Amino acid sequence: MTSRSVSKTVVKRLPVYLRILDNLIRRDVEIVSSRELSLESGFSAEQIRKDLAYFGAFGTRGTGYNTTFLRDKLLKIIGLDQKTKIIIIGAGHLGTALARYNAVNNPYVDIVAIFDRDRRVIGQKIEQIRVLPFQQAPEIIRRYHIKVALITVPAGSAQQVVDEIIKHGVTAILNFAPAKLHAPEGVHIHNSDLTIDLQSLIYYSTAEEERLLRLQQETEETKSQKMLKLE
Amino acid sequence: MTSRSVSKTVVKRLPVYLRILDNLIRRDVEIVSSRELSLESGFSAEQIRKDLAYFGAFGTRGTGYNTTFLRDKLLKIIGLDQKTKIIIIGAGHLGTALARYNAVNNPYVDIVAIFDRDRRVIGQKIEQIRVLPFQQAPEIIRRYHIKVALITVPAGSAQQVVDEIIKHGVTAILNFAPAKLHAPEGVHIHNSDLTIDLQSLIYYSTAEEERLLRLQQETEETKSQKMLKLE
DNA sequence: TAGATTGTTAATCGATTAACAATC
DNA sequence: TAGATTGTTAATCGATTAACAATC
Repeated sequence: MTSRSVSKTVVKRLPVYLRILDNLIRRDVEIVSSRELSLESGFSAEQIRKDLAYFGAFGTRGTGYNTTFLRDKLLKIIGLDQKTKIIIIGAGHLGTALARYNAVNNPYVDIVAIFDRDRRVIGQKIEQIRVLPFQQAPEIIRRYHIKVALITVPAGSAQQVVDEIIKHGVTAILNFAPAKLHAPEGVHIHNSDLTIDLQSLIYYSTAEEERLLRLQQETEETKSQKMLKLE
Repeated sequence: MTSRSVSKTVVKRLPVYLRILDNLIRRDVEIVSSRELSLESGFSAEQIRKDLAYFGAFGTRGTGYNTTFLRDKLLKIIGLDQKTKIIIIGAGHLGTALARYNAVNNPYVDIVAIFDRDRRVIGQKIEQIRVLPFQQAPEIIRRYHIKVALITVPAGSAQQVVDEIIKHGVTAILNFAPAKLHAPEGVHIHNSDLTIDLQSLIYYSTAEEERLLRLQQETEETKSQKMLKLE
């Protein structure tokens, strides 16, 4: 039953279940078992049942889950049963790509505006969405009760942007800037750092033996360097 | 000491340490303690020391870590001590944004080519990088010994693309397509799903009480629907 | 030497998996 | 009813934190 606060790892899996259900419904599948959801998602059937159990009992023993029923429940759980108004800050390549992608493919969000400081992009429209000067962000946030923002500005200005938008009511931020951002209690910042993803991927592209070899290489010379630096 | 295989959670933190060290070195800071790294990264000092200990003993007791020494070690550990050749598959908005961003800001990778199936983009150049027809991918992968690929194609064609590039030697994939991809043992697929990130963020923008209210709402009507569907 | 901070082992915490009773 | 699958508790596993000896 309902639970005290559910862990982040659980919350990150919910949208995965949602997507699978959307696909099943599109294919007119009406019932799905946790085992089938497991095959589609890669998460274990036990884990899926446990995740769902945090929010209620949505299945039928012996049968499985009704796809549309569970989908609707997940929409309510995640908060997608009504369109979420969001803003994007930073109209560079990534901000523009995110705006275009979500405007076209994401029926659950409504991008109210994109903000930038560069005069050359202000006034443009990206898929019908206005590019506005960043000074107008406070006003728009308040007028539309914006709670969610995507940040695609350079690392250097990200903290400043975050401070400003939080002041006016934003409580959830998806940060694409390669920087650790600080925010008061109750504001959620999720970092999506493509550079870090890419670098940790590169780790796996290097074979273990090669890594060890490299690490042992040069140890002597860098060690003497280190000594120099320390004193 | 060196360890058997290090967990994913550890590997994901290494690039964070690297970035902090890069910043410190730029500011001419020569020594850093695990406590200072903790403040910059948000990870605990104990965790940082433990993470590094998987690969060796890089610090000096009583003093801390030499920034350039540790940075160089991390470069070797991650595999960034020589430029990694990568390819991007999909020259849409996201693929283009990623290409531009990394070409300009990421000194550790070398984007050899971008592939697409759309004739209108083939032949173009994005920041000096060629956009080539996807059929040429196998040849390029083999010629340049490409191990790492970024995939920004639509969900429907992602699996097909993955199967093809794996055949020719790619072992690490950063997948931006909203789909679960299957790959044989030894091939690493990391999913960066912006829709899922955004949806789990939206979860946190909704207050707990509101969520419970929504979940209880309509329970009766949808319950009868469910019954109908089941029989 | 005294103070500081690493490297590492032991204790705790949380998340996943196994198991099974409930029940359709 | 028999077979199937959920919901949930108990057992296991892994990751984080605490503690401290080693040592600069």
